[in-house]
Amino acid sequence: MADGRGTATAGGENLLFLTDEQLRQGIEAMFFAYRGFTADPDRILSDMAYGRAHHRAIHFINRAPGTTVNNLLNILGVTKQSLNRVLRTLIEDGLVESRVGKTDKRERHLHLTEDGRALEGRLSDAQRARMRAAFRDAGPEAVAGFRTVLEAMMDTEMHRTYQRLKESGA
Amino acid sequence: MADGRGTATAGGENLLFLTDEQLRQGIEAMFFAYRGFTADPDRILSDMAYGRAHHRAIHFINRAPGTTVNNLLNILGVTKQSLNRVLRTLIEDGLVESRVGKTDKRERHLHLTEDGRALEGRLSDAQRARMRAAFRDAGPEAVAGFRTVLEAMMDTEMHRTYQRLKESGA
DNA sequence: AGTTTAAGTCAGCCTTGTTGACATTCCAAG
DNA sequence: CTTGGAATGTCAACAAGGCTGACTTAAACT
Repeated sequence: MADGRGTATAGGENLLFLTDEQLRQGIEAMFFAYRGFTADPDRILSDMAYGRAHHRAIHFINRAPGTTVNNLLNILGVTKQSLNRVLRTLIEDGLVESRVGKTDKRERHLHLTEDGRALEGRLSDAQRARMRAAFRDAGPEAVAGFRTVLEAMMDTEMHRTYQRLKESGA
Repeated sequence: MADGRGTATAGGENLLFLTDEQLRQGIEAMFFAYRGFTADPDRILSDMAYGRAHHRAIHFINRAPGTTVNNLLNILGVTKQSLNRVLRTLIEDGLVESRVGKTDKRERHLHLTEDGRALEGRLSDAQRARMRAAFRDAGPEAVAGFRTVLEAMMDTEMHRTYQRLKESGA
């Protein structure tokens, strides 16, 4: 452990950017940036009886309308009991509609209602505004690098899920 | 809301990377990457009676040994009751030491003990290993872009805190 | 002397995660 | 046709880690 400063020039490559200190700074940047990333939606949600879990559910239902509960479970990576609690309140409050599957009636297909889309819009607008500002300030090359590093940070399973999502929304 | 696809070429610049779809993909990448980012430490901590909150406290005490409770409070952005619960268990378990301030005896200065540094090492090693792999895969230019975007995503207050941290660890 | 600040503590609440047990419904294979 | 398994939902209980509010102690500042 604590592999010192000497990670550089392993194999002739310039790996000076992989010093302990650089990595720790990356870790901290990730921590603070994620806080900024969630701050605006969190503020909106704190007024209602909702939290970040509701936001995530709403986001992915909006992205893939008609998705099944099981699919959502895999994307979000939580237990069905945890998701169900969130989903139930959203359905009760009329933001999400759960339709019994046509071919497979065990499945429930999830859709946002008019009200659900309205809330999704508010949350999404806030989050995209911050993302847009950050992207604009940083410039296209930085954004490309940002995406590359983030994708490298996911494990293969997660990465596949992300790629599928990207293609479906393209 | 839903400003369509036409965000491009505003003012002659190439702003094609600011379409709704690109922004949504950035949001999703951030969501998945943060999961990857915390996965390894979470796994280590789940074996003990600790969680992510303990990790954060340990991380920042290690980064700024002798820091005060108040300072830590500002960095972490939680209430003192919340931090205190975490800090108390860490002190009880002998991972963190709380020393009364010399000039101002109201203050408590926080340090990691031998055991505390050992746990910090385990957590940090795991997290840095993933960060290192991601950085290596992505390359130096991508890493620079990654950092630029993350910093732009913080608000000014957070950004100042982060810059102070970076300087102290340089 | 009085006020403010740093830290800690108690009590209670909420969200969101977890396990485990169990019911229902329905498809599909034997 | 029956039975096994998959998808979904539900109940109960619990823990982590946020939060607010009220309050104490000690030290420092004015």
